[in-house]
Amino acid sequence: MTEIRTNDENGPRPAEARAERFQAVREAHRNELAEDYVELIAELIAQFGEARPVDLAARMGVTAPTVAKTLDRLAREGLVARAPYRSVFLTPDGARLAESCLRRHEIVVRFLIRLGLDPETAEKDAEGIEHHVSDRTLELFRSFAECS
Amino acid sequence: MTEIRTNDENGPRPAEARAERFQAVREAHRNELAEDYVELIAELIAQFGEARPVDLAARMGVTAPTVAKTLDRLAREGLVARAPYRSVFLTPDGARLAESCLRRHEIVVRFLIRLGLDPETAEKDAEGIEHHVSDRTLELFRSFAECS
DNA sequence: ACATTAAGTTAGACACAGCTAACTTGTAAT
DNA sequence: ATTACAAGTTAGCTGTGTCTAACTTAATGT
Ligand SMILES: [Mn+2]
Ligand SMILES: [Mn+2]
Ligand SMILES: [Mn+2]
Ligand SMILES: [Mn+2]
Repeated sequence: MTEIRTNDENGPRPAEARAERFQAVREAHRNELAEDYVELIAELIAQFGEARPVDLAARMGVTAPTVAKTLDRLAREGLVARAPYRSVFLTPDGARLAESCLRRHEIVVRFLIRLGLDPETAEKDAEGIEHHVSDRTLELFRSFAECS
Repeated sequence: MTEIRTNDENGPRPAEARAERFQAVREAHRNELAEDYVELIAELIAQFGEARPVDLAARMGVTAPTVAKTLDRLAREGLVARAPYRSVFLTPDGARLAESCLRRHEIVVRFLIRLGLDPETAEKDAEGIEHHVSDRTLELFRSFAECS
């Protein structure tokens, strides 16, 4: 007999809904590194006038070759412009992305702090959370952070 | 002259602090798949009495070989036990991890809903956010979700 | 019993993101 | 002008996570 476990009594709907959620997370992770890099590059340029690979490496916590390879990919994707042995620049697309990431990052951090978290933990958690916050959620975060 | 931009006027401290944050995010991502799998396996066992690779694949939104390879890794890490052509089981370690992930997942979802998000978006965002929530933050989430 | 079919496995490809080691380039000081 | 050193690059390794194609096994129904 081995009782019939179709595991589908409720139709494939809930299974599909879940799959979509995980796919969305994987999609977010595919964009994550690009977002963090352009955000950091924008900050370095604002602060020092230039973004050097060595400074990116120190702040990302990775080695120089890792930064080089990542920057090559970002250049391929049209987010940064670079020339051998020079600092990195953002393309218009890259600058736009950086702007929106910076804004989102700030909102998430402020939200967490407003919720009662210490600033350092807020920064740490925000660095991961920011990439998984939908527009709707971000708006709720913004709202909660401001009005309170 | 090419003015001296050491990019280190504030010492390497802030750079290091940032690096630690990104390293923490990478660490979270290393554990993420394992967490999602054991959580899902526990749910399938609770609901159907067994967790079959095909059901994992449907719900994770990936193909069967992907599930197989991932389960091999989880077995290597001592989180699941498996035999060829059979359903998957959780080891005691795996069951413990699943329990804590399930709890955390629930808290994050309820928090987002309490904040005003619709349930489906809450589920979607929670699937990513859950892996980046520190104990401290989780406690704040729990608190906010309950008392309100 | 046997055939059909669903589930599972294996092999092999690809891209990404990290690393070390070894090399090249640019520049700042002498 | 030379040199020394910091920064950048290149090559090549590893492990993960995804896929398709082709195969094997187990279960179902007749
Ligand atoms: Mn981030
Ligand atoms: Mn950020
Ligand atoms: Mn998840
Ligand atoms: Mn993440």
